[in-house]
Amino acid sequence: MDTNKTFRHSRQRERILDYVKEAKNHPTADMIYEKMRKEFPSISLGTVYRNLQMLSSNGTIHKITTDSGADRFDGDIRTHSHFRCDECGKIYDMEYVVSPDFPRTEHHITSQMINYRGICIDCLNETEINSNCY
Amino acid sequence: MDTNKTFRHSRQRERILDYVKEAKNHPTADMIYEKMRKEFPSISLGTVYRNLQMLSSNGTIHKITTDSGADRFDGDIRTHSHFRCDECGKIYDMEYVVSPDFPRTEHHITSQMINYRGICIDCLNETEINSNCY
DNA sequence: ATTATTGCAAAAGTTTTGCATGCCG
DNA sequence: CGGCATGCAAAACTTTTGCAATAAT
Repeated sequence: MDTNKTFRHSRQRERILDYVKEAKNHPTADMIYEKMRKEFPSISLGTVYRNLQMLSSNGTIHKITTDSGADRFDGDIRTHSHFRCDECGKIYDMEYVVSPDFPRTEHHITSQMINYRGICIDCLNETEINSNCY
Repeated sequence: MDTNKTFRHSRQRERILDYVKEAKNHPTADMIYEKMRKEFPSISLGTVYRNLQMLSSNGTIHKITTDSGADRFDGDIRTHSHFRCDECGKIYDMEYVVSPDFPRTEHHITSQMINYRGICIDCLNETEINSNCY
């Protein structure tokens, strides 16, 4: 097969990658777009999506698919888990705790992902405050 | 609070639930819609979405959010894992293998989900056939 | 009778894509 | 130059929603 394609450098992609790597909040494509507009006022959303697509499909960053709304991106590609709050939707990084056992299967497993859900500490505190109001 | 709402029976919802329960292929909303049209020629996609939303938010079925494309629905709510093929996108049920350890966290974890990814047996076989063609 | 549910259609939100232009190697 | 990447805009796709009509209790 000869589908090789040489990748060129682009300032936009470089900065998108920088930002995803340094961001702590697992930003959506749109959040990244808004951030990039400050540096490249004429950057297009399409460019952001194309670069995020490229970066995540070659494993440089991770795409996090959530239950609701837009996908999020994570520059931390070390193995870790995510916790998603069912109340506010925020995503937190979690320590990776897993047994080394893989299920018996005929498929070829290349990666494993553990996701937790529940109520985050902030929402827990808010609920407490509200129930004290009675 | 008095946000109680009595649920009424509807033939559409009943059949949607039946189908999701019996389907083996984790269908998308659109697949379910197409199936239902055979029974209810004038059913609307909105009705399908509304019922899937209701059924999954009260835990009768599960919504599976995948990396690409539309959400899928699973009528099997017993604890199990999913394997998603990176080649063809198919989703397979997997045995649930997990250590009982939860990560130490300040958040309140209510559920845990393990997802595997890789290449499924069918795609593995196809690749083999193709490489034999040389 | 009351009101949850439906069908229809429009809208909202996210992501992809065609095309001419610009830029990297 | 050759062709990858961009900006722009339109389109594709998934999901939600407003509203009047219908149907369940």
